Amino acid sequence: MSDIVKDSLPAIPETAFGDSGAETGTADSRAEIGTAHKQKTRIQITNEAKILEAALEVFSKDGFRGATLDRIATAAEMSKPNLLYYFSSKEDIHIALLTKLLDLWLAPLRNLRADGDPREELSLYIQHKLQMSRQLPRESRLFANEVLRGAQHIGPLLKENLYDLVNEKAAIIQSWIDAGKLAPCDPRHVIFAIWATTQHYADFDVQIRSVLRRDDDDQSHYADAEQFLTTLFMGQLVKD
Amino acid sequence: MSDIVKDSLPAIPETAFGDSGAETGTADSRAEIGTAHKQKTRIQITNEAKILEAALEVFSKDGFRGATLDRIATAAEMSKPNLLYYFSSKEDIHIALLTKLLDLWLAPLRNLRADGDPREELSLYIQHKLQMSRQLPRESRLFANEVLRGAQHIGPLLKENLYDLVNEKAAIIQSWIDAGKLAPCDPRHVIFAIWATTQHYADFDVQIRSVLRRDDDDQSHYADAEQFLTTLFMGQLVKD
DNA sequence: GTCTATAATACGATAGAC
DNA sequence: GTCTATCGTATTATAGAC
Repeated sequence: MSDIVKDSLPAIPETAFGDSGAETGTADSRAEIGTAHKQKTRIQITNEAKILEAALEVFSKDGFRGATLDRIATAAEMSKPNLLYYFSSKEDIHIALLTKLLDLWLAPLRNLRADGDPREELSLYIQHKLQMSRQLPRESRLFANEVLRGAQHIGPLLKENLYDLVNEKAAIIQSWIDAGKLAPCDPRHVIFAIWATTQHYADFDVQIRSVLRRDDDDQSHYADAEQFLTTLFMGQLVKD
Repeated sequence: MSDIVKDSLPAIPETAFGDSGAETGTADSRAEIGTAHKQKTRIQITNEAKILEAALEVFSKDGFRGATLDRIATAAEMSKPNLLYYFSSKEDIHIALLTKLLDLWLAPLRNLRADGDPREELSLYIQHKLQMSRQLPRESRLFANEVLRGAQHIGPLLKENLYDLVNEKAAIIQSWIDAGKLAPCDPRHVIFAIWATTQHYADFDVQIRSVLRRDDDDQSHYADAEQFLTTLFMGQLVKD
């Protein structure tokens, strides 16, 4: 794998919060009502960011039901009532978090270009997704938890935003199939397979570390994973 | 895909419970102590099976923390104290369930034969795992939930049983690599990829149905999945 | 905006009659 | 073995002082 390819991967932010343009959806109702532009105070912005960061930590570890406001408040260095001053309920925090992270989560797929070479485009997508599993495992587990439970909080987002994006990008893959560059198949399953294989390294981290006997801070298997997945998707696994 | 191959797949039981040899681990302490053989009564066997079936339904849907004894008791058509007569705690039920189902869950991998053809063996493994996702999605989600939370209840089982089995079967794949039939790679990642892609159809069912616009009882996409995954792993996705 | 105190309920587990 | 009743605790959310 060339360094040129690696360098072309978009940078992944260390934290997804703290952007000045932050909007948390339901929290807007508390902004000044008399003004046309709902402007957030500096303390609002930083505290909401602290809460969402804490919530990501706790929700991704324990799931929605397993997480408690106590733990989130402690992680955010805040009292529980103060936390509920910024978000009106536990569910509110969860939805705000998922909504805020969905764009980040789908960014790699957005980068899929119709005019690129199929091998190059798929390789880049795999690398980018794998990099996100390595660097943002909490986000991966947050979504895995939510979808596993039936996506009760982001069901509509899946049926609209996700549906639109996937089918738009599936059309690109279909064009490669029509051009004879890929075998005939439902192109959406190509996307499913890339999601599954890459996110597996974040979501099933404990299992993988058990099998590979890797310590918690050892991420050396990600290099093997990238090499293997590239081999697999480029059709070079089985040989004649 | 030939019918011969399909027919060679081992049958998957509709329910994993009710076997007369049922042992639930901690529940043994209540058996007659004075006798050498801890014999379970008929009512014990049927009730424990009913509880485990109900627990599978509830745990797989809501996760360990999200599940309540009330819901399990209702599903088992039993009072809550009566349920706790057979299992001493909620955690007990969960561990008994996971332990009982682990063998079933790993059965497809056990079938991997060293003397078979790599293409044939991998195809069979994929088909068997995919069939389990289709027919036993609750079991898939039960394990996904558990591993996602750090495998707090079956950590030791992963580090022993799973480690042993995977590395034993990885040796078979390694022998295929050594024979030049597969590309050089860490063979354990081959297993990870098959787990990830097949279990994805059970664990992320809601997401897949959102993208494909499939109703809850529509399983027609599994045929596409099998065709695609076979194409992918047989190295026939990308074409020159 | 932040806090202490507390209301209101959900839940795991037990007591004790039958 | 099964039940009703209940204990004790954890947890979400609110009240109201500052």
